[in-house]
Amino acid sequence: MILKNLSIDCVIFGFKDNKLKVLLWQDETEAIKSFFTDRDNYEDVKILFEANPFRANEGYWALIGTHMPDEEDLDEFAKHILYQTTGLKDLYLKQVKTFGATNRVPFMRVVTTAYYAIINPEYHDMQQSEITKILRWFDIDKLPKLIFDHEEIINAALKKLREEVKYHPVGFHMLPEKFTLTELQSLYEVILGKKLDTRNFRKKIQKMDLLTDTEEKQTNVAHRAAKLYSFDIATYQKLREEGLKFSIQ
Amino acid sequence: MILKNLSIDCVIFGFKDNKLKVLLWQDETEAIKSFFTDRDNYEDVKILFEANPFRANEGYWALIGTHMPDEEDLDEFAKHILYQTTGLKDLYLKQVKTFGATNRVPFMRVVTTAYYAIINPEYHDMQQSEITKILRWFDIDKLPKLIFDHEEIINAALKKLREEVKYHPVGFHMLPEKFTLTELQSLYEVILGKKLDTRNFRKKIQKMDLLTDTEEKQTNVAHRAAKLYSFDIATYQKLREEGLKFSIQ
DNA sequence: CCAAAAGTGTTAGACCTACACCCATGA
DNA sequence: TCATGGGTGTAGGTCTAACACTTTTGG
Repeated sequence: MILKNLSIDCVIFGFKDNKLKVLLWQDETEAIKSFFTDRDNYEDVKILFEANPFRANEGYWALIGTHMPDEEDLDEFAKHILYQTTGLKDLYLKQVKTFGATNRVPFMRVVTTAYYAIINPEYHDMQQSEITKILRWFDIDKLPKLIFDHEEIINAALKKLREEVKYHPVGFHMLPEKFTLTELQSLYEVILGKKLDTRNFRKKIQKMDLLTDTEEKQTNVAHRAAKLYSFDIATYQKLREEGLKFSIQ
Repeated sequence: MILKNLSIDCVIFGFKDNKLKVLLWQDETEAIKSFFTDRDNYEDVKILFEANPFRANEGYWALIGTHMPDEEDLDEFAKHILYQTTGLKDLYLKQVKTFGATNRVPFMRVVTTAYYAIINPEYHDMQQSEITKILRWFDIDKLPKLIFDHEEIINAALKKLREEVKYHPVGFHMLPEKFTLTELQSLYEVILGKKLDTRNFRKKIQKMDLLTDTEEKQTNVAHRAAKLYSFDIATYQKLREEGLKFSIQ
């Protein structure tokens, strides 16, 4: 059974080429098949999907999401969708809010719960399924035309991410296992949308006791090689829960 | 039409007798009648309500809420519910999050979007309707038995309120028009659940430029009469949006 | 004049901002 | 040896936390 009036949409953020990106798709009936199990009535979902007048229009992109099955937990189903599209488990995933304007979907009543996720685009296995053919990363400031209120949802998620990043560490999920302080700083700059002072940034980060020096350095760079760091997972988890004592902004 | 699988629940906070309170009810079929209009099928709601096995049990209380009508905006309907129960418009209202565990309502699938509101219990007209007979304020730390996951919802709302109060002013909605600094401090202490230093608190508040000295004082108090202040609405709105430059904690 | 709450200032330490130069590397 | 980005320290100002006594009022 499918809950006709309730859907999930995921805003997937990634950091690539020094830019903040969002993963979008042009939905295709076959693609969502993998989200559902036998006990869900896939025919129902298909009918709902095909009723969407924007599907036919090449120019429109959408957040990754679909209608809720009756027998799935809301949070779990969001995780499941992310696993099916990116191949990643254990990712950073938070509810943004629920959008329930009466006319947000023109041809029927659908209330959608939005989630945002943070992933490292390098890690996710874009080759793993059918779905990947219709996925594309977009710069956060160069979004294509989006269906329904998906632009509003992305903006709400971005706002939430910006709030979050000031008081809680998030880089872990967007960066490779070993990274330089400059990469970490770029990530913050890109999320917050402004330049940070290098010396002050480094002082703040180091005071957190969050980074482990891997004793390695960059290789093959045409300048002084930067040290590579990794996150101390225990401290990372602790700070995620407790929040930073100060803010990065 | 009623959306069977989607409901709204409101956590209404108030500040009374120097304590943080939550407004709860023991739902009664007649009471929710006022939430709906003719175009909603009230019989459907009634059936859904009467299917709740906790209704019969005197000991259980609930958050104020009901199923969503098809043709109402989610946020607007939350406002409407609050107006019908408290007689207040223009109150402080925010979405907490959406709860969607499969088994949260044992006998059917209902996903609920929770809101929290902040009101001044003195102002709301508890006499105004049938509903008020079944409403009661409970101390936040002496909650009765609650149906479903309503205790979890209250805890999530409280957590959100505590986060909010650190960086944004909220007192406006909980206090009378004119209030003393001590009352404001008690409000913060009660929300945050800890004592604050009087001198430091006053310094912080005064630096915000948020309060107007009404040039009045308490009367008939058996001790030095405190000055009465009111909020500067323009500054209040500005700080609500921008947030405080520092935190109260 | 007593009880009760209102109201007020200072200091030491932590953190924040702003700012400019030398270092290591590969080409 | 040059171009490129990596890496570092200090000083002045601001915020924070801790702390105790005097003032005003009504009874």
